[in-house]
Amino acid sequence: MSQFSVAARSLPHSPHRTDPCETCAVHDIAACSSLNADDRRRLTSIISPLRAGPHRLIFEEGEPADHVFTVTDGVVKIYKTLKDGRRQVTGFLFPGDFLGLLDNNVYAYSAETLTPAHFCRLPRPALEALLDELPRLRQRLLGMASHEIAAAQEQMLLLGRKSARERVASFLLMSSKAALGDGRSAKAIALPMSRTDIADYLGLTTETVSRKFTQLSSQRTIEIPDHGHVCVLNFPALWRAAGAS
Amino acid sequence: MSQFSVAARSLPHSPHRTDPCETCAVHDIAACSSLNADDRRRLTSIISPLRAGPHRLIFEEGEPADHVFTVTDGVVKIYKTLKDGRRQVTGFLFPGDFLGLLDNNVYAYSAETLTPAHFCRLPRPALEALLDELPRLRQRLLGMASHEIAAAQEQMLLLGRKSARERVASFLLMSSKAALGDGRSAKAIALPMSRTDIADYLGLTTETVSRKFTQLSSQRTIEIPDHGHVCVLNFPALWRAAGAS
DNA sequence: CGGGAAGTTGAAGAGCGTCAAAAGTAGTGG
DNA sequence: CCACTACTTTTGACGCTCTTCAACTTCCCG
Repeated sequence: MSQFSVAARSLPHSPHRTDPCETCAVHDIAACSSLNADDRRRLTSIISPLRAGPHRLIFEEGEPADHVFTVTDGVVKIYKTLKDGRRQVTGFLFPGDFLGLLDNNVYAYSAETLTPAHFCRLPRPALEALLDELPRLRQRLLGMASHEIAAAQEQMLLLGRKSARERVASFLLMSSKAALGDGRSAKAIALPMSRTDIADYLGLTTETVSRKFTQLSSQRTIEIPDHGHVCVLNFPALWRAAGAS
Repeated sequence: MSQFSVAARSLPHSPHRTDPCETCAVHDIAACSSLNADDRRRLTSIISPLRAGPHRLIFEEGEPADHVFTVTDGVVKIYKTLKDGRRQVTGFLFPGDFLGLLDNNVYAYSAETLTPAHFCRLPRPALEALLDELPRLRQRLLGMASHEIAAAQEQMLLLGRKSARERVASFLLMSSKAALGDGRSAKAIALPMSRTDIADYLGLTTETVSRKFTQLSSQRTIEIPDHGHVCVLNFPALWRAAGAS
């Protein structure tokens, strides 16, 4: 329900392996894992791996969308901007998440790596062809899209109706859930994104985010060992602060 | 791109006709319109029409989602609420729009009619079965979901980063586009929803919405003949007020 | 180390929310 | 047809949350 990214997450990601398809969103859908050797070879001939350092633009809002991507390693943010530079981060993407699902022929948002990242890249025409041949792939994508819509609506509730304190607490709970999905403790939250990114995700300013972090910390609800990590000390208090739906 | 509802819109709606399938979202996808007599009869035996007066709850967030719906006539709002009553309208749905697309077995939002409305109702198991048999139906739904995600992200940008004035102007432009889709003039906007609904959609209060309406009106950007209608007098000014992306 | 970016803290101000009341609108029944 | 009532919308005054602007501190990476 309240998933972390606005883009579709395929699965709690497992540690990266050698075969690029192993961590690919396409992997765990039977349509792909059940491919015969021929189809599999054909697929690997179509996809191309993409590696990018941290803070690299993968594609930009408005440019022709000729590829779709799956994150296989690293963390990515997707965002939209207004002419004057105001920015809204619409999601943080983790391994297994899918980018490029959109309705016409241009990207609806920009995508930028936060950490060094690996992608599985697929030309859009190839995806279309693949979808026609592999009904289970389309089924899977529809499920992911459906899940993403629910997450987007949850985010709208946050942006439209929650206070700064509630937004930050909700964000920490989402991050905590993501940590659980990665097999780590829910208490230890890794935050690979900057305070500015968090602010742009929550519709706040960095100053406000910082103040609310400090506030939660001084109330001993959380602890902040360093800028990239948060420990939850008191989950019930954090739930209350988030104003659970 | 900036579509009006967060749910998927299938087509600009045409005046309602006698055959319920004519205005159904399922109608205009070849998969359905190309059905043979047998399949068609089977479909009509599965779907059931639903009529509801104005301001009726169709389903509520959290309850078991045993049906999906298509709006065939009227206007519907979908929304999420917090425990204390704060509400976020996530979309206004018009004929052709689809409700009930979600990831697990409960509705992710509530749905309520604004006007008297007609629905085409389909049990979820039946939908699943149908999707397996009609690949083009799934293709169509994926396209609708994809479009909906783009709209949701646009709304996040509005909620997270736009001023009250920009939100109201953006809302009027969306409504204007919807009017065009209905074959009416872009200048004459019908607003079947209350100021409270608009406020809950824009993350504002009714007072603020009212003030911004008045402001735009006194600047001769719009005219407000009555509570349910708005005329655009100056589109360039409205675009500027919306702070075009 | 040292310089620059990122994050935190403080003070002041703006925009929107809240509360309250008036005006307008719609529905009902005499 | 009008009057009465209840609700929605508008308008006004005030207060609060979050933003803005600025200074200071911490972190990071050469």
